[in-house]
Amino acid sequence: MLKSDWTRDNCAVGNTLAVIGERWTLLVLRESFLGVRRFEQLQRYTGMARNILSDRLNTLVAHGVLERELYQERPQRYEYRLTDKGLDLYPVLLTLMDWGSKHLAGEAMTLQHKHCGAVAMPHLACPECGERVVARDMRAVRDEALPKSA
Amino acid sequence: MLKSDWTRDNCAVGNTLAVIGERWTLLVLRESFLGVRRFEQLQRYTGMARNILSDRLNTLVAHGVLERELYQERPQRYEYRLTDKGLDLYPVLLTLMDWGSKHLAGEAMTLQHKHCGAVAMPHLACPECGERVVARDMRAVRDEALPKSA
DNA sequence: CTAGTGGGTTGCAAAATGCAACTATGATGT
DNA sequence: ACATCATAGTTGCATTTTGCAACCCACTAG
Repeated sequence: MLKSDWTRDNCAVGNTLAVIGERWTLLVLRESFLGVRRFEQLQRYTGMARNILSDRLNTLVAHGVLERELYQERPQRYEYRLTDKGLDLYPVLLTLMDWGSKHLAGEAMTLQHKHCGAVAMPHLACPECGERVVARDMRAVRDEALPKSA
Repeated sequence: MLKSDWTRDNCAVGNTLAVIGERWTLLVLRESFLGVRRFEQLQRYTGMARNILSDRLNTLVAHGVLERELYQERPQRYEYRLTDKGLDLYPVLLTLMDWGSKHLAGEAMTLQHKHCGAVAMPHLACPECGERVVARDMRAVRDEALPKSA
């Protein structure tokens, strides 16, 4: 079997990138995860052009990743905050950060697991055995090749 | 403390995106992880323009994510394969795929953990307690705020 | 001698981005 | 009353990136 047989046109990676893969978008989301919610701050911290920021925010809101929320009447002002769908992008940002801090000497934040108190960077793990997983540990399988009950 | 105090200019996320955040680059890497190594195939499966593919491959090779390897003399032909550094991007691709299959109805591949045989999608886990981790489970801490021995 | 394959490069048109200025609504200071 | 500041954008135009088709080069096959 050629692994390249996976369908490209309905690929989950491609579809995701269509939503968050444009230039600047992931930097906007980085700021969102850091708690930044307002236009001016987003613009300042990312250094991006205001019109582009405006465009990206509209796209993210349209896709339900961020939501606009009124935080002040008179004059009406909105802020942008992550939806649950947006919060689910945390693993993407975290793995990007982890790679950068390992291979590019950029700085990763220090993170603490609220539940157990451990100060550590989460990693990918197999949900069954709990073992840490890297690329070579996983195999792509075709659904038809699986036993029916599995 | 404002979480937005984290430094932006040496941010691991930003640095990573500078390497793999350009348009098309992550689709090239998707193909690489699927085992595609040659220019023509990469071009066909991604649907991108040949000059852009050429540019992206050069960038990825320059950053040590892919390496060019001679697979045929006369005429000399090279293929592009993931380095260890590139293989470490697996979590990024996997989390992108996972989000897409959950929120966008795109199709995720079926994966099997070679070691335990489980057919399952890996997820983020705390390295200490092994518990599954989502965004709200983690807290950003400043290094100075940590006890010295921890 | 002609066509085909793999891996590109080149030139030009189209699209995306960067930048500065401008708008809109109100608050605040004098 | 008037000028200034703050937030959140929009607009127009210059600069960069992309997309596309055609071309190049080294060889192989017929």
